[in-house]
Amino acid sequence: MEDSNLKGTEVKEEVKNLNFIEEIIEDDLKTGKHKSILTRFPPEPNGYLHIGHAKSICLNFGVAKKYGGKTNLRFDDTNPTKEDVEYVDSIKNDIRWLGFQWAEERYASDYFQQLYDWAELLIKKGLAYVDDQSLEEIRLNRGTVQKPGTPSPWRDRSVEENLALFRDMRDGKFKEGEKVLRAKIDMAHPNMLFRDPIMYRINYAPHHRTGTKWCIYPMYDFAHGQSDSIEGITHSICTLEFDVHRPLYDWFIENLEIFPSHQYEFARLNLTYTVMSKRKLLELVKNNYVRGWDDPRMPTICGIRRRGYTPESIKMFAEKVGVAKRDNIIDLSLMEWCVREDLNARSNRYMAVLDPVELELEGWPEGQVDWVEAPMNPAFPDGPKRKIPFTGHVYIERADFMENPPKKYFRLQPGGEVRLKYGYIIKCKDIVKDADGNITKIICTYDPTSKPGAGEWRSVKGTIHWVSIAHAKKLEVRLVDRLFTEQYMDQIPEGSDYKDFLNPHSMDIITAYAEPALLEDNSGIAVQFERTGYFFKDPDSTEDLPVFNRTVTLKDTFKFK
RNA sequence: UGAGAUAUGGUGUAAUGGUAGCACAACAGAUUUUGGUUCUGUUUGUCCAGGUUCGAAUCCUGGUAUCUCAACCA
Repeated sequence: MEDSNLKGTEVKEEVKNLNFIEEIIEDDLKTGKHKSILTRFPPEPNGYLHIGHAKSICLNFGVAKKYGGKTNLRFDDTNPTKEDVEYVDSIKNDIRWLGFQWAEERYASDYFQQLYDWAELLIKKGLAYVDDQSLEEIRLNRGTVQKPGTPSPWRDRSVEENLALFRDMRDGKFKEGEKVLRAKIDMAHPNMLFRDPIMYRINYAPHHRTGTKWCIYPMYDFAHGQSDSIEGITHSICTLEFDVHRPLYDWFIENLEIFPSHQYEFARLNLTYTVMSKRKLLELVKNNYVRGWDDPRMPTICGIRRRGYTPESIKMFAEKVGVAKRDNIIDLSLMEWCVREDLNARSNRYMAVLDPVELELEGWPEGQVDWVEAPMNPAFPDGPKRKIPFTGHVYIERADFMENPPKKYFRLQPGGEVRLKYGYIIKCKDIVKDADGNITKIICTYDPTSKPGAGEWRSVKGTIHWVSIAHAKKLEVRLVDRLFTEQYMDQIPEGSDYKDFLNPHSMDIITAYAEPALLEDNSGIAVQFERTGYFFKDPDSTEDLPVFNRTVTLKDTFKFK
C-alpha cells in the first residue's frame, strides 16, 4: 500500500517535469486563454519523413493528446514544382505507423481561394502591391543584413492598379517571374523578412491537387499563419529556424484580423553519423547512393522501420531527447538504447551463427538428435517455447573459440569447458587445421550428465550459441551498418561528394546459419539472435534481403578485454 | 558592421533566489544457461569577468562563443 503511494508521488513528480511547450499550454489552459488545444503537423509533401519529423510528430500529437486536444495533419503544398502525391501517401503511412491519428486531413491548397481573397483585402488596405522588378532586382534591392534595402519603383501604385494587376496575375496574363505581389512593410527593417516580403508568385506548373486552376501560389509566409488561423490552431509548433518568421506570421494575422494562432519554436533534432536535411536525403536517393527512401540505412521513418525499429522505440526516443531551444547533436547510442530497451522485452530469441566453424562432439551417437526446449524470451521462462535440434555436429561462432586466449576470455579454449546454450557442457580436446593454419574443426568431449533437466545443474563460466549443421537453415542477410563514416555530418563541407564519406560495408551480405524455428516466426517485430544482435525481416518487403542490424548489436557482446 | 535565438558533465535534459538532479555514454562490482538483461556503485558540469544577496545556474552590468536570417523554397 505504502509502496503504491510512493509510486504515485513519484509519477506525479515526473509528470511535473514539463518541457517548455507543455508549460505554455498548461498556462494557457489555466488562464483560460484557450479552452482546448489544437496543434498541427504541417509537412511539405516534397520528401519522406525522417527521424527529425518523428520528433515533431511526437511533440505535436503528444502534447495535444496529453491535454485532451487534437492534431491536424496539414500538407503545406504551396509550391507545385516540388511536391508530389507519392510523398503525401508516404507521409500518411509513416504517421499511422507511428501510431498517431490526426483529427483532420487538410491541405494549404484547400485555402487558395481564401488566401487570394485576403491578398485582395491587403491590397485594398494599401498593404500590398504588385512589383514588376525581376528576381535579380528584388534580390539586389532587398539590401543585406547590415544594409537597408531600397524601395521598389512600383511600390506606390494605386490600389486600383494593384488590384487590376493582381487579377491579371491570377488570370494568367503574365509570364513566370514577370510580376509578384508583395506586402508593403519596411524596406529598411532589421528583420529581412519585413523588407516587403513576397506574398504571391506566378508558377504554371500543375499542382498535384488543384491542377491548373491556379497559376499564382502563396509563399510560405502568406500561407502558414493563415492556414493555422483558419483551422483554429492554438499552438503552432515549429523548428527554430522559423523564429525570425514569427513577427511576420503575427503581422499578417493582425492585419487580416483573424484568429490569433501563435507560433512556438523548438530546436530540431540532430543525430551523430546522420544526414537529416531533406534536400540532402533526396540527393542520396537521386544519385543512387542508397536504394531508395526506405533503404534501411536511411534516417527516414520507413528506413528505420526496415532496420527493425518499433514505433514504441521511436516514441521513447522522442521522449528522451526532450524539447528545448538550444542546438543539439544527439548521440546515436541513445536511439539504439531505446530500441534495445523495447526489443529486449518483446523480441523472440533464436540462435544463429554468423561466422561458422565446425565443432564435433566425440562419442555422440551417430544420427541421434536431442530436441531441446528453450524459452522464446528468457524474461518469461514460463512463456512460449521453441524446440531446437541438438546433435554432435554443430557450428559455433568463430569468435567463440580462441587458441591462445587473453586473461578474461571465458569462451571456448583448448582444454576449457563451456556450455552450449540449452545443451551440454563441452570441453575442447583437439583442433583440426588446414594447410594455411586456419581452424577447420574443433573436437570436443561432452559431459552427458550436464544435459539440462537431467540431473544436478552445473555452472560453467561461458555459454555459447550453436546450431546443428544437419538442421541449420542457411539464409542470406544484409549486415546493415551506418551509411556514413563521419561522426558529425555537419563537418562535411557543403558541396563535397557524399561518396567520400559513405561506409563501403554498410550493406554487406552475409550468410547466417539459424535454428529452424526462426523460419516460423511471424511476430512481425525484430528478433534477437542470441549473443549477436537484432535481425529483422520486413513483412512488407518481398524483394530485398532481411536485415541484420549491426548498429543495434547487443551491448558490448563482441568486446572483451 | 545589423537583427533574433541559445549557452548546465563526453551527449541530451531538469532545477524559475535555498543540497546542481535524471537519462544515454564511459568505468567498476554483483547476479546471470546470451560478455545480453537486471541490480549496485564511480568518474565527469553551471561560457567568462564583475556586481546585488546570508545565499546566484537562476537577478543586474559588461564581454565571449554557437546557431538562424539577405529563394519568386518550406
